[in-house]
Amino acid sequence: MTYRLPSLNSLRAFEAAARHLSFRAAASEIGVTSGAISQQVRKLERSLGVDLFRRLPHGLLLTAEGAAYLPRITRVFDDLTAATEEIAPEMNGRKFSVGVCPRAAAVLPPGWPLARRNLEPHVRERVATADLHEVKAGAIDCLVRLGGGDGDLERFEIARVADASGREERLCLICKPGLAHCLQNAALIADLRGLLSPKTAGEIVDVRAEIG
Amino acid sequence: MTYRLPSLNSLRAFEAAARHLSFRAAASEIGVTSGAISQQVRKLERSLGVDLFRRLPHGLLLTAEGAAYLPRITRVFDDLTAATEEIAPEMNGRKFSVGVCPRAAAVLPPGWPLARRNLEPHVRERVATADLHEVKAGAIDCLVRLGGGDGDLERFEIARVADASGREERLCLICKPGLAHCLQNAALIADLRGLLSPKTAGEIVDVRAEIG
DNA sequence: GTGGCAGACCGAGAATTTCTAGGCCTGGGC
DNA sequence: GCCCAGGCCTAGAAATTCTCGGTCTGCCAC
Repeated sequence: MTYRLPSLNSLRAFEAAARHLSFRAAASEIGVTSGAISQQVRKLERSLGVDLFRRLPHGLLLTAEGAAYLPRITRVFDDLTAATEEIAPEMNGRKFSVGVCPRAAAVLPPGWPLARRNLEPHVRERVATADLHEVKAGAIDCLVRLGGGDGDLERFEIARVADASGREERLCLICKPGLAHCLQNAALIADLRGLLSPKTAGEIVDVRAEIG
Repeated sequence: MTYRLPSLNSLRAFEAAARHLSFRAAASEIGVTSGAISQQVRKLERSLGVDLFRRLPHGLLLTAEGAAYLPRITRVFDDLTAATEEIAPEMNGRKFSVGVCPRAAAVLPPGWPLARRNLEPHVRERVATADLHEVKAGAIDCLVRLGGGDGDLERFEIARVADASGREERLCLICKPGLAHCLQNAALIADLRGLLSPKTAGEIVDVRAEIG
């Protein structure tokens, strides 16, 4: 059996960078410097012989190859996490955590999103008492709430719904800028749309295309 | 997103050691010393908090947890390989190579085993001019041939078949000792059995059970 | 325009991880 | 009873990875 595989660390750096479309943000998520991410991604690109990102002076874009690679790598991580937690439950491999504010929870099925089979294995944790600051601080990856977000965060409008008192409100998914399109959030958005036949809804646009 | 995953290197050491049921053999496959394998596996066990092997004075056995973990890790490697080769074909991630001697090829479907969908993605290379020495040297992982093997290798008898000249011969899979039960060989054996409704065939026994 | 700033890149050196080497220990086979 | 195979251990060497400055480029506000 011969092996020639990229290292897990460089894949992890790639996955985080692709999700955030930023080396800096990926670095802060993983807890290293952005130089380390840059080096790991470069190493991965060199070992593959393929450019995964297009570097722009103010941020990144995925190339076509990078965009094709990302969801498959995400799945590899998800499978590895599932396998690992099966034999070592306390290991807690890789969590994408979703905050649900109480008012939004009232219009969603009980236990959403963990109770939804189709979101497995991407979504791994539910936080019930979440608010916007936790998204900013990185304590949770996204927040589902009634009402808009905040200028520094991305807001994705799912549907208009009637809250407990009968008032019409917008159900939104709030996340860091650029992340509405990451695999996990896209799965959540698709699920919410299926649940709440939307009167008006935003558009999922894949920004992860090669430019020029 | 929080991460707490074992390192790829330690998983690779585990996978090879489990396949060979020997640190020494795994070390020689990967090209390091057996001490390195021992350390990597121990690190993995420590980080999981679970024993994967039962160390015997003369070899290894998988524990129940190790036996449950192995096929899932194999799949993770296979998926990673497939994803990686898709965007970087020359990468050649991880190959399980099957030798087919010409006389055996004559009684098998053309292109076997690569042409068989159900063997994807475990089997990754076919070598047509193979002989027993290549198995011993580790140049290929197993060999399918007519007639038995050699005292130092494991022989798994699939079926009795008529060769080109009408003589009855035994179709056998030859591999290193203990490896007839590894995932890849088991898949090959099952496929061959399905193809050649066997008159007599051996038994696949899973030796990878925890003892006592 | 021009200054400030965000974000990526680079290189040197530090820190951490991984590997090797050599000796030890145990049990099976002759 | 001796020899050998195979795993274990530890110390030090080797390799990898990370950090820390410093640089460069283009955007934005003034």
